[in-house]
Amino acid sequence: MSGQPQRADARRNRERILRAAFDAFAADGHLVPLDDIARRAGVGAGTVYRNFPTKEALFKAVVADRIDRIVDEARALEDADDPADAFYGFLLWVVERAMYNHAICDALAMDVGTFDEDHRDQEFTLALDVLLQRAQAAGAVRSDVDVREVRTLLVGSMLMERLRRSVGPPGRMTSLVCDGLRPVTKGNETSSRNETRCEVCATPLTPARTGRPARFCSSSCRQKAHRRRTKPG
Amino acid sequence: MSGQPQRADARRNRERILRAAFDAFAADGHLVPLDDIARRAGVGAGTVYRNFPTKEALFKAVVADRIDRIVDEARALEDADDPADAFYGFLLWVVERAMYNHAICDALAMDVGTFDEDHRDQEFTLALDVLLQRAQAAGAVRSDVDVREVRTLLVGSMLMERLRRSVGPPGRMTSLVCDGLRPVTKGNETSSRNETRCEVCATPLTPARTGRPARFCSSSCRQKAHRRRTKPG
DNA sequence: CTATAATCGGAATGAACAACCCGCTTAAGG
DNA sequence: CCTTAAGCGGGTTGTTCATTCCGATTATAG
Repeated sequence: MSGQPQRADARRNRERILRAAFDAFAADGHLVPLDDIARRAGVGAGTVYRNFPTKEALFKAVVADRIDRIVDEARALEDADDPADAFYGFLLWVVERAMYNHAICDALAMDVGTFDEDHRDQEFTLALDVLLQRAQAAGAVRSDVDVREVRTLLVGSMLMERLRRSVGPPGRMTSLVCDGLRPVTKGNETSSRNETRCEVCATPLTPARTGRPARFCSSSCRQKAHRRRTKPG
Repeated sequence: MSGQPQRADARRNRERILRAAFDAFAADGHLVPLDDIARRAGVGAGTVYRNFPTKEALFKAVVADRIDRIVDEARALEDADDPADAFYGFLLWVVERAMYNHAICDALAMDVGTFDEDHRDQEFTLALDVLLQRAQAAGAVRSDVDVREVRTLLVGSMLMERLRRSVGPPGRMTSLVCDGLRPVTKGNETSSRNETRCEVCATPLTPARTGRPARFCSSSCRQKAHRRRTKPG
């Protein structure tokens, strides 16, 4: 299909499209009309479609490179001296990139919540997990969070920074979110923190707003506990 | 115009439209097509437009009531015994509501980042501010956050919970965000927390990822500090 | 220079929506 | 009943997009 266009002008156009798409997606996220990209590239919409089967394919092609660089950065930080700096610094760095390139935010947000079958996406999560686990082992990150939660917080931070673009200093929301990831220190163990867990499956629990504190994450866990209590052995 | 429709059937239709709109917006947010709402209400699109000049007006009409209830709740908590519980409980409660009613999330998100000229919106921010300041005075919330930041965190929490609907326990992201709002305890004062401020205007600073820590929030503040140092008096 | 197949551009298509319009229906006062 | 204006519905218009199509253009091999 498009194993590589043969004609010189076609190859040139492909490059121009990629450049224009990068700029446009970075500026306005994945919602920019494809016609705008074509115009910025100085080609017709048809030419874009000869190179990329759908707009989404173009988006992925443009963003893949950036995600790769981010994964590279994470990997490079895997054996940094200070795991805490590596982890928190990485989060901040990614958010900062995303502020100049909304495509990153959109791409990372896209597959949160779905079990990602996308290969590149798994790599990101994997690399982030290494940083997270090292930071947790070093006592710099509370032990009750997992990668998927951190990833969601990362995406959330990017969205919040975007909401506040124009008001307030950039990176502020991310700092606050990061501070929620830091471990408790002595004197603050459980009283104010939200670190209670389900008694059966150890899922972190949300403190109940009123009444007695919850002990299980779901009714099925509550029943399981009840069965254990009544059926001996 | 629509001071109140006169005919009985018209009044009935108006109610059905409001009910349908409420359900639809709650389920899918402000993006549901207006035609869907009309169909669910069992009326034509024209009938919707006789009652509400635009889709946005309908959305606001539907959501206003809910926002009012939320503001009421905040006001009711203003003199609760425990300011910490009141504040954190309120945040959690709002997020929980928003999980069953996406319109709330959309409405609250709408005016973050713009200086809201919307009256109802100001009331929400104001009520939240009271809870925040009481919690801060009680030492339950770090003192370097302002309402607008909290409000953004609130919206961000709602968005993150929505991203994770289906995976993981609801309320989890909000808990983590809340923990980022808790004050530092002894032994943890400044080392790991992101609480450095600009030396000139006291804007909270993002820690620099590499190199020396930042001391100013912008180059204009850096220059101001320099002028102070060089120009005596 | 010519032939010709690869490429191009942008008009055309089709879908999704908000908003408008107007001929038909019906509530309700007499 | 009958009248009549308020109210109705859904077809129509206008817009914004993604995607497709095809006649016109152009690179390039010979």
